[in-house]
Amino acid sequence: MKIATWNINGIKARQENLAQWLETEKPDIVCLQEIKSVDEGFPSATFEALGYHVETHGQKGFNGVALLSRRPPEDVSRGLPGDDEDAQSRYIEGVFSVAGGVIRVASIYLPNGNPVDSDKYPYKLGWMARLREHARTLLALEEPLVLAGDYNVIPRPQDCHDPAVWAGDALFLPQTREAFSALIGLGLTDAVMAGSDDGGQYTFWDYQAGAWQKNNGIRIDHLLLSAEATDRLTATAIGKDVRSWEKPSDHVPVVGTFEFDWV
DNA sequence: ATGGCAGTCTCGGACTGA
Repeated sequence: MKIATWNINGIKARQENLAQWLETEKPDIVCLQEIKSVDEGFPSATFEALGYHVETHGQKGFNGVALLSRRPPEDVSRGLPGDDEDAQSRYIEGVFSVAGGVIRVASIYLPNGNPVDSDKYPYKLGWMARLREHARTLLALEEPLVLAGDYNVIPRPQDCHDPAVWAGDALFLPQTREAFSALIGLGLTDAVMAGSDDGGQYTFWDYQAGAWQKNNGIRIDHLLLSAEATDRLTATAIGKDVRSWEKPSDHVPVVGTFEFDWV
């Protein structure tokens, strides 16, 4: 079973792109971020025609997350717990029946946090604290768990082309990286790191300044796994080739392959 | 050396992102 995450940067602008990728990659569950659409505006029919069930948690204009899956989830929850005042659509979680039990998968669009001297950075750190609390609750279930998404966190210096450029950025500040470490420290495994801890395994290249051509990228899209999921992980891949397609997203997919089967 | 993008909502340009 393949479980993927992809910040699609606008589902309406990326419909053809995503459909083509689904047909070639054939993932079983896809976590999308930045759909930039309300639920009613999501072009579900396109993906249903390809055999996917669609669950969305949208918002007008920006943010928004979704789950595409070969089989419908048994249960879906929308929004990250811990703050009823938070109106931004950045979290959707589904529980899927698989042979021998269930697998729980969340699509996460963690706040960017820039500029650092605005209220956006405290919002990011608060959101990360809430995510850690929720992850703690989910890990206590002792289930296969995949927390997949655009974390807007560069975990290590070797996860960007030029650390000096990112030194003061919300994606790389010590507090940001410490919060990410604390999340991992609950007992999660970074799927890409489980395969190889090499630097330069980028998942995002800016549209500006020829970043793709210069390989000026960053690794910010992550699959974080519970032990029960890590035990079944057989491979992790970054779908770098889609960045060179026509009208690409600035992010590329990260795909984990697991020894799970649909019921 | 410098500046360089793109999507949404909506039809001009503000807002957002990383």
